[in-house]
Amino acid sequence: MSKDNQVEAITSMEENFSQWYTDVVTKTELVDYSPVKGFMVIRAYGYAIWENIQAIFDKEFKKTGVKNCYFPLLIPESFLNKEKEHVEGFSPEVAWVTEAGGKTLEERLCIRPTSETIICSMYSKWLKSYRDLPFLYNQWCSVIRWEKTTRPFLRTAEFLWQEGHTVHETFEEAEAKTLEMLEIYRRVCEEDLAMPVITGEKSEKERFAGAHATYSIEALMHDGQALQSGTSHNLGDHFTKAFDIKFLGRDNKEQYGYSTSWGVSTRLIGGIIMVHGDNKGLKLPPRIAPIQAIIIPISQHKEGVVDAAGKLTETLQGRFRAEIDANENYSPGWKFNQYEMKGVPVRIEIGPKDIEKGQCVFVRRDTGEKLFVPLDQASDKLGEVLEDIQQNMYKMAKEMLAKKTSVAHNMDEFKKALEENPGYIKAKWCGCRECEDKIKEETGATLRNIPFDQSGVDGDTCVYCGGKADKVAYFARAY
RNA sequence: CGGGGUGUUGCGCAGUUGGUAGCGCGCCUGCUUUGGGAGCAGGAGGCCGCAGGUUCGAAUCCUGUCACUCCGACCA
Repeated sequence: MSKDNQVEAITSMEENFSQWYTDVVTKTELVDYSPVKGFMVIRAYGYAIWENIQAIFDKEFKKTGVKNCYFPLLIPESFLNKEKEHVEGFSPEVAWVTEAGGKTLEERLCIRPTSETIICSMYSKWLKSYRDLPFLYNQWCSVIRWEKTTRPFLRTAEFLWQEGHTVHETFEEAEAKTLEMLEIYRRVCEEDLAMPVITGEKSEKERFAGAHATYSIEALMHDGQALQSGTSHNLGDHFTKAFDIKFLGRDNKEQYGYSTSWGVSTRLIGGIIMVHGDNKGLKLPPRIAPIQAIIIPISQHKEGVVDAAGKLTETLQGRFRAEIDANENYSPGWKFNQYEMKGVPVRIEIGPKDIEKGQCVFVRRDTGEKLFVPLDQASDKLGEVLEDIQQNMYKMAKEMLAKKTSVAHNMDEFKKALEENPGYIKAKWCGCRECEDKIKEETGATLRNIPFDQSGVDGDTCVYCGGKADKVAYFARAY
């Protein structure tokens, strides 16, 4: 006991949530720090989670007719300057290439912080007729934003993401596409990542640089802070005008298209960690867990144990991401703790006593519950248990979100709620920038979004100024 | 960007008034173990973050610098 080993070295959430997070991401080998400040290495276990998330989104995008492309990493400075708000929004955090091949470049090149500009320039070349529309393209890539303060997954100088970019004949079609993609984000987050989110529109202050409207999904972490987990922008004709994306319409007149862009990133992994994790470490939703079931032979030196465990593993591998750990240098107890820390949803133990009875033992990561399962039913039972864990994790997260959401009618209630029960504050807002700024200044909470679901707050006066208010908004401190 | 903390072997740490580096875990070899973090024996592994300076001599003192981390600020 009380040996200085890995799991005990995880700081508890209650003691220091930030330290807990840092401990979890490094000790479970999701990431490591790189030699370059602000950049992280995504290790095999962390990348496997990303690949699973990626596969789900990619399939959903393709179902809606979106195709994948790849655009260059470097963008000429002049492109960035074409949309005024866009360049103002991004320029403070852009990295530049000024020299190559031993020579100073004629025009410096920016390392993409997002690709609207270069993609729009190509769209302008490709678009001739309304018959060419819609353009529905996506790319999986990394972008660079020179952030001052970085944290693994949540905010790093380089991160992996997908960025979808579409062009449509009408504003209405662009708006519909923006909302359609947001709905995919919501569904995948809730159903596959078991992470409940608030869907809604961003305020003007928080809107994407150059967008007509920005919509977001906002998740809530264990410490009561919100995490913007995905955004979808209706760019209107702002970029199509700036980049001269026009076509000959049905009426034989030249007109500008309407564009959208939308993205989710590796930040989602940070969300999964902070929504589901506990003091033992990670707790991964079965649908994206790199290992869904870990099979651990007990007393494996005894005859037949490893064979039986191997056979069980093979059976399960037909349907699940199952692995066996027959490393004889570690005790079963060590392995139990190790895989709990790594968030594997189900552990399956099989030892001499089980083999005698023709059974194995399931242990759930979410509840700790033990189940004795006949070997010939293991595969079906595992399917059931994984699905149940998936649902239970969503339920727990949903309950947490509800518990950490308060309603406020005035600033006294607002501040009291934020102090006593950190999380979302739902309140009426008059829509003015000044009230939004003041709330942030006084409480540190920002307007996360104006939810599509406007129910739940009575009265019609602004929580800050007391003036007439017809909008419900979610406020929270955020990552 | 401001304030605090920390850099010594893969990890966690000790190192007194300056005298040339040590412990635990892990790792390697062997044997015994195995249903909640195994035991014994032997062994390998260090540009003491980096750069200057003081000194006969620096992990230790001084200056600078870099990185990580925590708390704020900032962040489409």
